[in-house]
Amino acid sequence: MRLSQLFGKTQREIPAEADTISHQLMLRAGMIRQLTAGVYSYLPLALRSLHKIEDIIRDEMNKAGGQEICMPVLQPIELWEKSGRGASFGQSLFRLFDRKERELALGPTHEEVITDLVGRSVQSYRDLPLLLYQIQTKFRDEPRPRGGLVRVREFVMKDLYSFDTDAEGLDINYQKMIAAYKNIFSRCGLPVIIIEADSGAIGGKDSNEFMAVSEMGEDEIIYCESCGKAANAEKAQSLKVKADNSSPLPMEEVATPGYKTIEEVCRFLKINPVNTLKAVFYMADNEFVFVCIRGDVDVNEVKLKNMLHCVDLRMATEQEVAAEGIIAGFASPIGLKNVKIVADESVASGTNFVAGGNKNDLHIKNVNYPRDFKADIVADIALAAAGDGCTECSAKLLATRGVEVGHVFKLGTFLSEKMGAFYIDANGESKPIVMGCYGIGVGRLMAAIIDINHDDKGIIWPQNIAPYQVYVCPLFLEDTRVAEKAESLYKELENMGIEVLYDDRSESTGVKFNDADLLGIPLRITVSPRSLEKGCIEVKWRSEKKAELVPVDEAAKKIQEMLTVK
RNA sequence: CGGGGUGUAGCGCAGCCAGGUAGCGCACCUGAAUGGGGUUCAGGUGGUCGGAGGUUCGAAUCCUCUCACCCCGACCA
Repeated sequence: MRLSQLFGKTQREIPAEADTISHQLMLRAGMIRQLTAGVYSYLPLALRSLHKIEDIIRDEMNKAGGQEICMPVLQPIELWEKSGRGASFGQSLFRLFDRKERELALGPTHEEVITDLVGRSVQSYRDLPLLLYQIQTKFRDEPRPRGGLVRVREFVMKDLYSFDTDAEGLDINYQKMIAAYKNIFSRCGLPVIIIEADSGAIGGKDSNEFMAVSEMGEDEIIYCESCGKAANAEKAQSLKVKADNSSPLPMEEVATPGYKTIEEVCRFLKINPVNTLKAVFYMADNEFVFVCIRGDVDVNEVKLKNMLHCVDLRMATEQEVAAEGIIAGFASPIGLKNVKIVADESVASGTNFVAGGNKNDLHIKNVNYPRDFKADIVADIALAAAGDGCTECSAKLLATRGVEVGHVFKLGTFLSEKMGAFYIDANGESKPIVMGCYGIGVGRLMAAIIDINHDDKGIIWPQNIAPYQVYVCPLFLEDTRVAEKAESLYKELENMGIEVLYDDRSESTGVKFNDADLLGIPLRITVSPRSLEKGCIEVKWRSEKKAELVPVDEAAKKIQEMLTVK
């Protein structure tokens, strides 16, 4: 490809809208262009890389026994009502009406469609196991798209769905997919860590995420260096510091004039947050919930939501709190009636806590659970934090951020039951198909790859997914020797089946080199009068500083060798 | 949805406070010189000033409404 003909120009200045590296580089390299919030056009360079990523994914999916299919983006809303997940996707589901006023959704994912499809096709255990996948555009009306391709509303995703007769079969396929994913990310030049995850709106039991560790990541990862355990902060468990455990004393009122927050109360009473209980108020599907948790620990809303089995969870407003007769700032679970109380396990982790007095300017000392109040539910709803102890080995946990590039779920049978996907087993009994689903965000993956593989000059493509392998860069094109040699080398390499980007522009040396660095093509070939004098051309890896002189006659062969070996 | 910010040429920005013929840099076009890391000079093309309404002799500028985009939060496979 001649650079002068390539659609998509490089830009020197960073568009103001981009503040993550991958977004900036993709815009500057002329790879993508935003149409509206979270919706992008992919220009040739980006599309070439995307296709390469897709081909790697395809290859690994096929090797694992997957069969590729294509499913509708337009999906009748009834399908979502049937699975019950329309509600959990909520506002994120793009909805539209056809001319007959029938409601449709733009598919945010394809579990419903495929379960319906497979349910109609599969009849016998002999038809299972079955692995089907698709690489397609999906739509989600995200509240806030961000980070360029990291979170968008229209995006290409690979989803594989596994169908088994039983949990053992699912386990096998689950492990098979994890192995395939490791291959995929490694072939893409992206180091990932596998962490435990919450399964969210998708539902299901076991769930793991593949995270690219990166500052631009939206997810917080809590991990243990000593034993290797790692989990999404939404899911992570941890050992909290020990609270006071002296023998329980009688409750005692204490005046705390105007001291409402945990810090204020602690400073005033000269105690530690670990020895306090705090109250947080939520509305769970319009039911008021009083959450009680130790003062030094924060509520993990994902855990809380899962525990309450609710669709919508939000903090209660001041009015809603007041309507329950609760005095914010001095709230107490003691003596509360007709309110659902959820306590974190941490409330039972010590004795003689300071809690609210449910009257203005009053707190109560020596509060003990369950002596002084009862909770409807006691569970782990605590947010794990860096510095907490690992539940496996007690070492101090660390935190980092990551981009979720892949996510695998054991769905089990809840979808197949709802959607009516059953098979007949060897005994002639009808049973629900056991499902798993395995996703990779392709565009986001490309962004993560760029984020990991760049320097201050630009992208450094891993060879496998680079849009082109070789950048032929003639200097001083007016020199006919240069022009002829560059041109012939370009054609020769192309004839050898090598993907070449040929910078045929009459730009200055600096411009060309800087664009070459920005675009990040792995191998740069410089053709110049200086090296031609010596009968050579220069070959340089994007990832390395030094160039190598190669005799002109051997150039093409040598380049081919370099590309093969690397 | 709450908070903050920004909309002026393909990109980055100034002009707005104090109303008076729309500017600068990059990019693009023409020409010349130069040229191994965004070189220089000269000339040139390109703008519904996000949109609508209002005030005014006159609005990028003041007022009202509105839309879009970005950031933080909420939310989110």
